[in-house]
Amino acid sequence: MSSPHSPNQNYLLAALPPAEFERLAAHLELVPMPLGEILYEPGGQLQHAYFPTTAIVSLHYVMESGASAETAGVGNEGVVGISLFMGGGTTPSSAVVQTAGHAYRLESGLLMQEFNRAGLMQRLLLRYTQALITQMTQTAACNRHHSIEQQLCRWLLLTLDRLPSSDELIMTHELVASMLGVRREGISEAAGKLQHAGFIRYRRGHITVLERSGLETRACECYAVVKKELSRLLSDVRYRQDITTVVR
Amino acid sequence: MSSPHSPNQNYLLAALPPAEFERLAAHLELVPMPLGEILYEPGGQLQHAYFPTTAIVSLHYVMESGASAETAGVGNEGVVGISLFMGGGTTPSSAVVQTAGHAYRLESGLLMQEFNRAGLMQRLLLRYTQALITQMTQTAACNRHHSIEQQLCRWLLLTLDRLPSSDELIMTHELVASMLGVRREGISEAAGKLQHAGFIRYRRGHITVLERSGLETRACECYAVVKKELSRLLSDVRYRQDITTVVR
DNA sequence: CGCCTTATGTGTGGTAACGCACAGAGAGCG
DNA sequence: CGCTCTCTGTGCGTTACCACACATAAGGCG
Repeated sequence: MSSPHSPNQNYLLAALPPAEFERLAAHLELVPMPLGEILYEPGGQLQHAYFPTTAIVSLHYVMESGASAETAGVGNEGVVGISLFMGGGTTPSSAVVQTAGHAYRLESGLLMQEFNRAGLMQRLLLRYTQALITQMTQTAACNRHHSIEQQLCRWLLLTLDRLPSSDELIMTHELVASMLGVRREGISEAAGKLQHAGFIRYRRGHITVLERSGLETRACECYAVVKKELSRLLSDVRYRQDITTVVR
Repeated sequence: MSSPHSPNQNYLLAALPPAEFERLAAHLELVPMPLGEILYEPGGQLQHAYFPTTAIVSLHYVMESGASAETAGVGNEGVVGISLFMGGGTTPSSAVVQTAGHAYRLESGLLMQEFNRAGLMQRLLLRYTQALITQMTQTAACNRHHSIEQQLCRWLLLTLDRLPSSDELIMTHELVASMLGVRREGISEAAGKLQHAGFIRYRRGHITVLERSGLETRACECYAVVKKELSRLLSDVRYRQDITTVVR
């Protein structure tokens, strides 16, 4: 995607009716999101909400021991900072940029103002939050019962779906491991199997998906559940401009 | 507690200002919640929201394989049926009564009507939902990294906190196991250790907590995080009548 | 080009939790 | 009171994943 940046690359922003969008447009600020940037840490007060366009953000929790686990990811289908409108303004978890790219950010006060107008924006944000809850629920169950390989497939697919139109992830095994909360070696081994099967190919810091359908057969049900729920919740949404589909 | 039932036994209902409470009071219906009753199943449309008083409800997900895992519990601090106001009206997970007791139920239409007035009820429900999200997040991380014994301690404490003033849970190992998504034997073993240490005592279907502090030292951080976040989110709530404390 | 950092491959041993199988013990019920 | 169902204790072997320890290789950078 070498196309110019536009807020419409984010599905939530793209779904706002003209009047609501106009109120916000002037305040949306395009910001680069470098890999590893921390959008918020436990206890820190949020200043902005982020609507990713090409970036992907990982919501995760870091334990006292230092171990961590992703609880959900946010891409161009959503927004980072739901605690602003849900209340509390902060959470015990963190948000870190997992794939570099861009996002539009909006000052927290303006977001809350718009939310409190109880218009479509509120409705959209709540629906999206419901989808996020499904993702977290599914992650909890998945962590309990599914193998590393299954989880890796799920995670690759979810990440792939959030990339504009590429099939290559800029990502080390180490990084994937910290997302799934497992050892790096575990990822290397699982990825090795997937590569052997011809579903992916990788080299130092790059993972290319060759055969989506292969990953889908090896992924656990969790991937499908999350995707289906997101598309169900946003099925009646209309977009101001043509955006191919909300969910692939 | 042989005291008569009252909606005030539920913290959300108790926190409504008189005007809002009056609008709903006539429509609140006290219902018994027998152990094992299913409040909703994946895909089923919700007809009511439930505000537990003495009952405890488990939100959990059942996998295709039949394995299951609890993602959060709801007691008198909350409400079952957030998807009504979040949107969608249903979820991929289920809600089952984990401890028998009572709840006040409210027809879904009335709940949504009250939510849409954007008064304190909306604010309360959203804050509670944020606390629920924290619980789910924590469960996801906990499932990944903590031992059965740690999780059992966490779970016992969370359940204990939701019981009016008892220290005995009516609960088989089997049931606890299905909540945590582990084998029954795993619970028997962990419970055996806790009994040996003198922290709990149990017999066929009953678990009595003897030494809370012991459980607290063996529990993972997850218990404290969830409790702290709930109390933080509801710290500025005022109750119509004297209710000792929101969070012990 | 060569160096050095960082990513990946591999091995060894340890352990928590699993699946299965069955014995024994409570507790409700006729 | 005795029966029977269900709950709990215990003992296998198995497995997935962990922790640690290196070897090797890739790729950026001077």
